[in-house]
Amino acid sequence: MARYAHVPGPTIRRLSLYLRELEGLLAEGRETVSSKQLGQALRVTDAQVRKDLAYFGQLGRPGVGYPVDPLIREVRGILGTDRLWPAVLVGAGNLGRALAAYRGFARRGFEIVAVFDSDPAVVGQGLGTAGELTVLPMSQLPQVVRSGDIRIGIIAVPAPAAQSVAEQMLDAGIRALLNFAPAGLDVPPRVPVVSADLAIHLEQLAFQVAELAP
Amino acid sequence: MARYAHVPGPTIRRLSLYLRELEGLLAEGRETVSSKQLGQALRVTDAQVRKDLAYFGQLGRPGVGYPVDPLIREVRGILGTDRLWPAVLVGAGNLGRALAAYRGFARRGFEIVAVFDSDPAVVGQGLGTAGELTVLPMSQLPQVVRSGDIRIGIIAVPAPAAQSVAEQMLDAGIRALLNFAPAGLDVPPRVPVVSADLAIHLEQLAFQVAELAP
DNA sequence: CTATGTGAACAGCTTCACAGCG
DNA sequence: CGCTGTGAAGCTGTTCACATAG
Repeated sequence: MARYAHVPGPTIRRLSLYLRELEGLLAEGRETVSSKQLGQALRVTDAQVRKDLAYFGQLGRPGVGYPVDPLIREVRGILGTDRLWPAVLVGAGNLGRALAAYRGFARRGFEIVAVFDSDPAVVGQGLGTAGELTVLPMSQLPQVVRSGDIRIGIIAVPAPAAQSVAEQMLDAGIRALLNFAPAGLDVPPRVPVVSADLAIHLEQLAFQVAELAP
Repeated sequence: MARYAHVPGPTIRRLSLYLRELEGLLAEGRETVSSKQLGQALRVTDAQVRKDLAYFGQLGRPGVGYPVDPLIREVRGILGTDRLWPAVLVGAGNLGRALAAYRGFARRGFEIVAVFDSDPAVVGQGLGTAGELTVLPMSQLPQVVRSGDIRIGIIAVPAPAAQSVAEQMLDAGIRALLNFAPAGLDVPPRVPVVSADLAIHLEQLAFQVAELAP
């Protein structure tokens, strides 16, 4: 496909932030928003906002601004979150259990439909917001992925297990990985991987704090 | 301070990834590594690795490569993770509890020393890897931050509460924020904020999956 | 008068290519 | 000869400034 191959990566990343802000504005009942207002909320210039949105067509009206609700629909369509994405999660430790119970995913168009773990001691446990998920053994991964046509896999296992889990997921038919393990994954270049190493976020913060005047 | 004001932002972000990879190499007993090897692990060019590291001095040896252990020390010093950073966490929900128990933070130089929540029902609960933390009421935040000289605050509350929690943290003396809430924070420009919205990671993945051939 | 869309100028980051060290 | 460090070139992304629409 590559519908938006010419769009800068940073623009795509900001799109998620615009969407989050727009949803807040919608909840407040706002009907339009200007590039200046959106920019202030995200700490980017108004010109940046206009350039970003202009990649996808003439979305605003001069003198008026951008219509909030139609723009939300447009951005969701671009990001692909105008539909529900089922996902599988591997790792039922502390982080995995928190992710399985996190309501924020469903609100944004993602649903964890199954959780797996290699530890027999946790297989069979109830998980999720209200215990609606049961931890399954790894052996059932391929069957669940195939029968549910699931493309997204979430890795929430300790670092040493991450590479092996990634390979098992790809073998099972998963196409893209969200990796919470603090380890790089060696996967074929065409497999999208987003890394969400929690400690790396903190390191970046530590750097910025160290740069401040004492 | 601004010791490294001239260093590109992307370089600083990659520094964390180099460090993670180097720690893996150290565990394997490797003594040196070339820019080519490091680059392959992170999917960047060897020239990029050399440029990144050269911002901080002559860290490698021609014909040999970079010495793993000294380079780790150097990068930790740059990022500021050569010491232990105490941090406070607000929000003892699913995510907050998982973060409080996450061992990965301590391994990378961060320690959650106190957890706060505004809900009286959870105040007093035991938390952490082994129940060593007790959830405190918000009223104790300023005293704990001041007496512990704590600079980093972690926000793990629902979106509507995030802005208010951020303000309470800054009032209490916190200097930098790691924000897990799916909401932007309106804080003074000099306050470093790193956002770790879990759903945004998934949106970025959804976009990449939608770009793949079906 | 307000606010978009956009070519042109600018800034920042990455890659190239090679001198020079071990 | 392998591999770093680094100017120069090339490319990508951001900001400017203004014509144009409401």
